[in-house]
Amino acid sequence: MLLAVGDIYKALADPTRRAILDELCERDRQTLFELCGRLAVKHGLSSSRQAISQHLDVLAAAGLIGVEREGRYKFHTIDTSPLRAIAERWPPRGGGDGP
Amino acid sequence: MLLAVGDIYKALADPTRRAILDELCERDRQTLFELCGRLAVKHGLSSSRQAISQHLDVLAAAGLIGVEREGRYKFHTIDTSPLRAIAERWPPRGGGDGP
DNA sequence: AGCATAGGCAAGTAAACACTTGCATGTCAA
DNA sequence: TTGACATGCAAGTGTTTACTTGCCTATGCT
Repeated sequence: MLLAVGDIYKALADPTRRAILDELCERDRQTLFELCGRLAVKHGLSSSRQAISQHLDVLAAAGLIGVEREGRYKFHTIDTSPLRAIAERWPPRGGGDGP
Repeated sequence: MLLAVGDIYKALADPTRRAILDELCERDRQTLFELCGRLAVKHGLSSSRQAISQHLDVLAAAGLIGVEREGRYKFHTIDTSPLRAIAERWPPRGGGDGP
């Protein structure tokens, strides 16, 4: 099974995708239409449904969101665990991590 | 003076730039020519000098590397502190970070 | 069944990006 | 000063990427 990790770095490169993650941080488990509405109102975005849908695909391929189907609804939940790899790849220099 | 924070997310989106950060993590304070050589040998990259130079500009604009001029040499040092903003923007979910 | 809602697929377009090419500037040693 | 070394600048090219457009499938309600 090829997991196709995608690329969390490329996924984070787009400001619209970062706004999606922001919104899911505030209110997790949203549908595509919910996200469209809330992104438009609260984040000032004017992206179409298809644009958001494609962004969600990229975020899911990167493992940053999970999808859960229920009937005709599809809920999206954020998953921040892949972000740890970033801080671990380039750890803080200077040794001590405490004050 | 306009600091032009750049975009750390866009800066991290390119695999060559990530390799540059990897290399600077191993050996900090390298010149452009040093980086070209070590990236080619140790990371299997075949990027031209100009390509690396442009990548260094992007990384510097994002605040991920610092530059220090000495005579005709220009040394590059890594700065991982902007990476903290990523983990802080989307903190781990589940509330407590302890058991 | 009939219709509205929620979402999916795929081709096409315009802008952003990485990279090249060619020449110019500045520093150091002889 | 001459020449070699280290880097800078800028226009041009090909690919990637975000977005649109148009149509299609599936679920749920009456």
